[in-house]
Amino acid sequence: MSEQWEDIEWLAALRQSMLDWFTHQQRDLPWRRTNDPYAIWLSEIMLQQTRVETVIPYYHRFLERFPTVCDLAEASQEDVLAQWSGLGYYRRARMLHAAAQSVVAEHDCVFPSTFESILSLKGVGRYTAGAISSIAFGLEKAVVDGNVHRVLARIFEIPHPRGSKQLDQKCWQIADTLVKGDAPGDLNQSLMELGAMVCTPRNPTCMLCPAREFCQAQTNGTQETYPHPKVKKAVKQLQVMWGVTRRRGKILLIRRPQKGLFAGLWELPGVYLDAGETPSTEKLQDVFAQMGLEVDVDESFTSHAHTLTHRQMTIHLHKCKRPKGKISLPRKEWCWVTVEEAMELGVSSISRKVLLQMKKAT
DNA sequence: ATCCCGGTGT
DNA sequence: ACACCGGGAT
Repeated sequence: MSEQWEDIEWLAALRQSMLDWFTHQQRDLPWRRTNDPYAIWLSEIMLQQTRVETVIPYYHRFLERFPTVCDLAEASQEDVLAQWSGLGYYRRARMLHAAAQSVVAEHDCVFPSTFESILSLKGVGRYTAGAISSIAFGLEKAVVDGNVHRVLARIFEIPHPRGSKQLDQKCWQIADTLVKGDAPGDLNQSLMELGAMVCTPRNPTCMLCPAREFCQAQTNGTQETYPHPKVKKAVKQLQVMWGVTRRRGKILLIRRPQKGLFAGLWELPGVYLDAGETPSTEKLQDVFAQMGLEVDVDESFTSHAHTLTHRQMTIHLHKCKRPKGKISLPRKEWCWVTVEEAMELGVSSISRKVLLQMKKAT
């Protein structure tokens, strides 16, 4: 990635091109017809995680019902939630209401006009504070949302993957530079509008893009590859050894600890091994020994694979013969049950899968 | 049906 | 890091 964004003249030209485009091509949206910071704040909160078309009718109704921040502050939470009903993410409404009350209490009913004071409102993070302070108050504060990530990642061919801290930091750095100058609110909105209307995730219409001549990805035909996909979290390999002990046609199950993986579920006794550890019958034998049971662990085993969100499990199922001794665990933590009965208990789906195969095998 | 996405708060 | 929660894509 080049450092073009440090070239002042180049940057000024890009900036101007964005502003010109926004002036002529912006959608006519209700919150663009006001300079009331309260209304702009409301729109930004509603637009978090919610589409423009969905928000529009709610925005009108809400402002009609609560025309000023004082009206909102004085309303009951019930009233506020009723107006919000259907928009989803109801926590936003509760925080909005609380923030309105703090505007009344701490700012004398006047919507705060500095970035820091706006940022301190409940439910307002860096993005929303930047949006309100630039759009409503003309402050040179940047915004970086999902659209801006995409637009800037393409213009500058930022190599860092979606969701990475590096991509986010680079975008804020560039946006902070770009926002300095005339009409910072319009500049911010132009980036987001471009992302929404032109620089779309797929099939961007680069022909219509004001940043076309500035865009490295467009030059290289790599638009759709930016931002690069999120690095998938490494799936943790997990080796599991389970022992099947039979006594009078029943098998022994134990209950897992109340915390962590499969908390509180019933399971065959066994041992979880991290990647790198080698399964051995001794390890399984030890587990039984610690429960007070001496067993003969078969060397042979059946193998079962199971995938969870962040783990790839491989289960080695061993028969454990001739159990001797008395189980030393608390009585509530173990039970002898038939395979059928086991299916009725709380077991994980991998346990269910394994139990089902045991049932078929017998 | 199942993944992927995203501002903020925790 | 994850939960919130709903929408859209596949």
